[in-house]
Amino acid sequence: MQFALATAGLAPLLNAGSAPHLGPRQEAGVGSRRRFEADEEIYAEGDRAAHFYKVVSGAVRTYKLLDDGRRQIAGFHLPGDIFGVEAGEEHRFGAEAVTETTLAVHRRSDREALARDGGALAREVVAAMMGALDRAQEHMILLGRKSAKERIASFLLGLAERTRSATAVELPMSRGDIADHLGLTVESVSRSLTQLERAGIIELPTNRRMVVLRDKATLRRLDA
Amino acid sequence: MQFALATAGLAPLLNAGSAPHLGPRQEAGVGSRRRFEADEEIYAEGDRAAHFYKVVSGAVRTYKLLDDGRRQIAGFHLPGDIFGVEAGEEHRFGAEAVTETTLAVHRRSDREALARDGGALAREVVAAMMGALDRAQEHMILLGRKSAKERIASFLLGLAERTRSATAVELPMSRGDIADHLGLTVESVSRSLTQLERAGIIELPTNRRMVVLRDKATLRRLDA
DNA sequence: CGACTCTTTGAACATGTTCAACAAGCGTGG
DNA sequence: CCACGCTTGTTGAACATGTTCAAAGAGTCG
Repeated sequence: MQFALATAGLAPLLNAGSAPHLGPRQEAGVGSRRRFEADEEIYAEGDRAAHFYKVVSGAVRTYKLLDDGRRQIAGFHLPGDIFGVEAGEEHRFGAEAVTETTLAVHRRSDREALARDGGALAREVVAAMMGALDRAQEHMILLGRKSAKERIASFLLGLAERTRSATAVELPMSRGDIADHLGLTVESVSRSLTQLERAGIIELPTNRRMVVLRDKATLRRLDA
Repeated sequence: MQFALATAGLAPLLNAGSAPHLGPRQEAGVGSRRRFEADEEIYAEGDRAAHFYKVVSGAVRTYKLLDDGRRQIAGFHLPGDIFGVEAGEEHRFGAEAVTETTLAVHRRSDREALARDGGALAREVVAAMMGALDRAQEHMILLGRKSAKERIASFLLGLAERTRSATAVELPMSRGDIADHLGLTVESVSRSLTQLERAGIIELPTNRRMVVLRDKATLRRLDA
């Protein structure tokens, strides 16, 4: 729904410009599959942006590093998400597989794939970029103005929503990844989670890559 | 240049989808002018996104508020910048004039204006969105990982670059606006500026809405 | 089982915030 | 033109949140 709206609203802006200038027929497919193991690099910051990707299974992080090693993870990409679409010629962020991951790889210039099914993929790509902008701006509020506990609450609720999981949320990423996404340290992430558990709001099974949201209402209240 | 690249790179993705479906001829113009006084609201968060805007003169801030009044300013828009383009049906952020400001207002659905000059405006709009994404993601690093002094250094350098001003940068916005953009408090902004001045890196004329960048090299080094 | 990594916990510390007061512009009006 | 009052900006001191440093516990995989 949101997807449809986004595309519909944007279409007049995007299409008034230049007419599609289709090149010769090229080999396409629905995008070749490629598998990456955990922590494997998909592309580096500054690489030529020859492809974009859709997550089939697994999880991906896009990030940027400062010279002294500080890292900011711009976002996590879960199955169904598209990432790696760039405005310019090169990737502005690096991308790595968080866990073992399968991607559908699309050549950026593959017009045939983009036009298939009335441009379903193209619309999906545009929607992905719009969504990325929305999420980036929403994340700015989190990073600029929210407390550690609020950040964690936001993060857990967002993840639950994205994975459509009622209460049990799987965390593909480490505490360190979460910290670098939320602008915190590992210790702060761990402490905040522990506090939420002590308050009975969440549950942390022995498998630490899982969280059970016991009390979403309170969690939502915690998220400013 | 960057503009051309951005548009060129994106075109294949954007145009493969649906053909432009031009409606009846409509009154267009290059966008009607509208004047706003300082702190006047241009649109509120949640308003229907019927128009988008280009700054002719002055400055605009786009922002979002949390329930308890905390504010995050997503960005400042200076002459030449386009803002207010949305993926969905409504504005996700509010917009206010920072100083007395003149805007060119474009009806979102005005295909004629968008197509004029071979779609120059349409390309500009797309580039604007791409640029917004870039800046939003870059800002995430600042908010997530940089210290107060680094944030101020980044901010001053960025402003100098955007206004193409060699050394003297005008600050249309208050310390409070800067704080809410950089995820700090007014006091921290003021202190950081004072420190930079004491270190001889910048100069703060008695007119506090001005900054002279005395030592850009050091400033760049301070910005991580 | 043992070595490794990841996570948690504790204690000292630091950066930036909060609270408070003062200073400095600026605009208004006498 | 100056006085007044308001807004904006600066400075100081106490404080708090989250960080840093250190170590121990837990899970995993060879």
